[in-house]
Amino acid sequence: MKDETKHQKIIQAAAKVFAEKGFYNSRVSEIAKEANVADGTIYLYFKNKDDILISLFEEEFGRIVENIRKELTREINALDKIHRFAFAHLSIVSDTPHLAEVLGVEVRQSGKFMKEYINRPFMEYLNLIRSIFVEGQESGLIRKDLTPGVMKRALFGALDEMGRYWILSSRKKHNVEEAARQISEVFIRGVMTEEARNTFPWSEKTH
Amino acid sequence: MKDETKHQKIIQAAAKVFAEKGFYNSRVSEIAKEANVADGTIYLYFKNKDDILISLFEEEFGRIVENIRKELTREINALDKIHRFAFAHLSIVSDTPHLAEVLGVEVRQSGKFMKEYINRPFMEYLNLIRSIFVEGQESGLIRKDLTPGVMKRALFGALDEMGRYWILSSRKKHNVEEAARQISEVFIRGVMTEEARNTFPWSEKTH
Amino acid sequence: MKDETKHQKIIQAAAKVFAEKGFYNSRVSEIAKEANVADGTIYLYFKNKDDILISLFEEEFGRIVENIRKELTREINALDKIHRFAFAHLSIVSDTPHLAEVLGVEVRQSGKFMKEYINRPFMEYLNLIRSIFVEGQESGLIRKDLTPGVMKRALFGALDEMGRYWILSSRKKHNVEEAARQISEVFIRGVMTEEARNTFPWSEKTH
Amino acid sequence: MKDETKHQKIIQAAAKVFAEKGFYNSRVSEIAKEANVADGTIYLYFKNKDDILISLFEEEFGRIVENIRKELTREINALDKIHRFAFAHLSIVSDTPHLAEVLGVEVRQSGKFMKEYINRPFMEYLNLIRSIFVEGQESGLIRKDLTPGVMKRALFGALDEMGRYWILSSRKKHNVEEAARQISEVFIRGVMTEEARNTFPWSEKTH
DNA sequence: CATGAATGAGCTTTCATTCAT
DNA sequence: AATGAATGAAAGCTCATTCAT
Repeated sequence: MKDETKHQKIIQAAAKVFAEKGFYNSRVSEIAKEANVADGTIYLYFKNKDDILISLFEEEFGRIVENIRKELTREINALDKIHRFAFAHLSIVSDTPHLAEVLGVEVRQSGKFMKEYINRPFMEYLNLIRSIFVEGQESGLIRKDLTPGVMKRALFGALDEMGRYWILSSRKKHNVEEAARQISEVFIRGVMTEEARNTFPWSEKTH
Repeated sequence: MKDETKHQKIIQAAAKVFAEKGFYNSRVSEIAKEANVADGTIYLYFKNKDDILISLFEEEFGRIVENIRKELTREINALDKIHRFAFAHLSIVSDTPHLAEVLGVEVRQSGKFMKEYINRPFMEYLNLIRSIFVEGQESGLIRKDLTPGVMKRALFGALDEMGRYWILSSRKKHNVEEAARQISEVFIRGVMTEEARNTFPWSEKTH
Repeated sequence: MKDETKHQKIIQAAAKVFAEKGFYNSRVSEIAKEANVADGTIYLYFKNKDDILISLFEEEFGRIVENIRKELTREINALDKIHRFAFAHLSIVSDTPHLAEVLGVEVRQSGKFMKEYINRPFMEYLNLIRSIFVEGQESGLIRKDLTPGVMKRALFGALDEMGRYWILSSRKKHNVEEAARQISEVFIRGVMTEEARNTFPWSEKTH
Repeated sequence: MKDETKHQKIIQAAAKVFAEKGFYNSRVSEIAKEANVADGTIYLYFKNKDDILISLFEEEFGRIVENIRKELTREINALDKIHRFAFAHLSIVSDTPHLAEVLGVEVRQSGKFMKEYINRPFMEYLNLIRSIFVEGQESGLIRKDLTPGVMKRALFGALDEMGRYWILSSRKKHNVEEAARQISEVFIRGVMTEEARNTFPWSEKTH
């Protein structure tokens, strides 16, 4: 259990295979072949098939959360952060479609048992969005009658569904960027306070 | 096809079992037991396990599309229709959580082959939303720089994610309604034209 | 799970295969083939491979214990019962060598977990012998300085080892009978009290 | 074959592991760990897993046979040798229970192929007993109507079964010695000629 | 039409053995 | 000689599907 590379190779292979066929239609032997290792080798690095998926989540989601957190610091106000988030999310989707598909799909489909493991990193991701809304409400840019817990799911759901569609269709960079713009703009306009609307001409900025 | 009841009984049983365990963790024998029929009987009404899911989609989604289409006629303008749709969607979720869970989850997880069958009714559902946006743009209530194809997925995604959360958590009627209100309001405000904003005081109506 | 015959057919097949190859070298598929059923059918009647062995023990040993208990009632004194037991034990071996081999071998080799299940019927069998010695001591035919718990194992061990040898070699009925005679005679002479020796001319009877 | 120590270390480790879990439930990697060598090292000293067991038998059994043969020369008549043998056998069991368990159990359970290798040293051991009976018959101490080939198995079986029981239970030195006394006494009284009985008061000696 | 016992293909996982270092 | 990561054959078991009743 030395080779860090092999661990990664298997995770990557699994992401690809899972994305293509779904977890339950993927064979461990396919992952092994994709990773150019023997079937048995998989079990030197992972407890079982479930563990591959769980590890995939923990490691990849963790990495993504970190990256996006960093991205968000580049904006100073909550409304701009919404736009930044939407753009970053869909960028990840378009840059690593395999991964995105697996993360997005299996979060929902996985059995109750696995859910508990998978949800942890996923919740962290959602709470990244939540914190944007909380921050916006505190700074008076976002209306206080909106529940951050609802908003985080609404924004995530919108982006996620969009990303899934993009994966299955055109896959042109331009389209993702345009989608990010439209979705974030709708949300920004939708959640901003009257005060914010009068002060800043965001509509122009996001055009 | 004499016994229409049995066909329905199996579909209902399948919806329940699929919702609880997911398609791949559900056993045909469990569906049979839930439906109070013998294992073999299932195969008198369905070609195979996949076919149960496909039928479930076609029939249940068809019914839902019809109901929602009717619901929408109760509103005369596109912005109100968005609100109506959000409310109707989440009502279905809260009224038939089994079904909703299956429809929402399996649309995504199912293998490429099945997708093609499943997508048809699902696309119809999405296009119901699409037509609202198109209608809104034509009537000048919704901005024309928004792509209906993006919006339909954004709204659907937002509602769907919310619904999933609701199923897994509180399940209080009040919460769904409040979520429907918030999400539709954000979308309405987000997509409306400046002109519409000045003409109608929707913000008050949707409170 | 109706067919009682099939359960028996599998047990019989398993006894044969286990006897030939030992438990760990036996394949479930071989048992299935020997029993003329499909591999999967085995699992309609038994929980798993271990369960086949456990059932084999419980059912067959139970039957044997019952038969021998009956046999023993045909003799009125403990010394004759020793002879009767030896003869009965080796008769079972020569009549159902497969079974005897499995019972004898696997009692010893089985893992700690399984032992607990297997030991129960085996202990009953041993205690059948024990009760003979206890009875003999009470009636003054067997010396009281001998521990029944030691004697039961000594007699069983002697017969068991003999039986194993017989299975692996000649398999002539005559040989088993002669072995039963010799072993029981040695034990009878070895355990009897001086008093018993003077009263009854057993040496002639057992010739 | 330079490192005689390592060969022995592995044999000892194997004896321990085999005794604990049985041959088929023992992993080569466990033996390696117990012996403080790498898995691969095992294969520098042994052809395969079977070979470890076979070597264990040949070497350990050979040593035991030699020791017992020496022990037996300390007695001048066959009946005393029976007692001496019983005592020596059970001493080995109580001194090296791991080894004894493996030798006793695996002799019986091993597949036909292995049996042929394993039987050789085992037969030698049995013939040690046989020679006692032959000698006794020649010197007129043991009855001639008893077949040495039957007696050797009877005595071995009795001792072996006793030893196995002792391993699994109390493990008090006192108990083994008492068992050796009882078993050998029963056999001595059981096999001795009338003539021997009148000449020598063995019963007192063995008390 | 209905049944459910029987089927057997196909999966995950284990572990003795190898071989590059 | 020694290592231990990698191998891949092989086995137990599951479960969608069939078919005799």
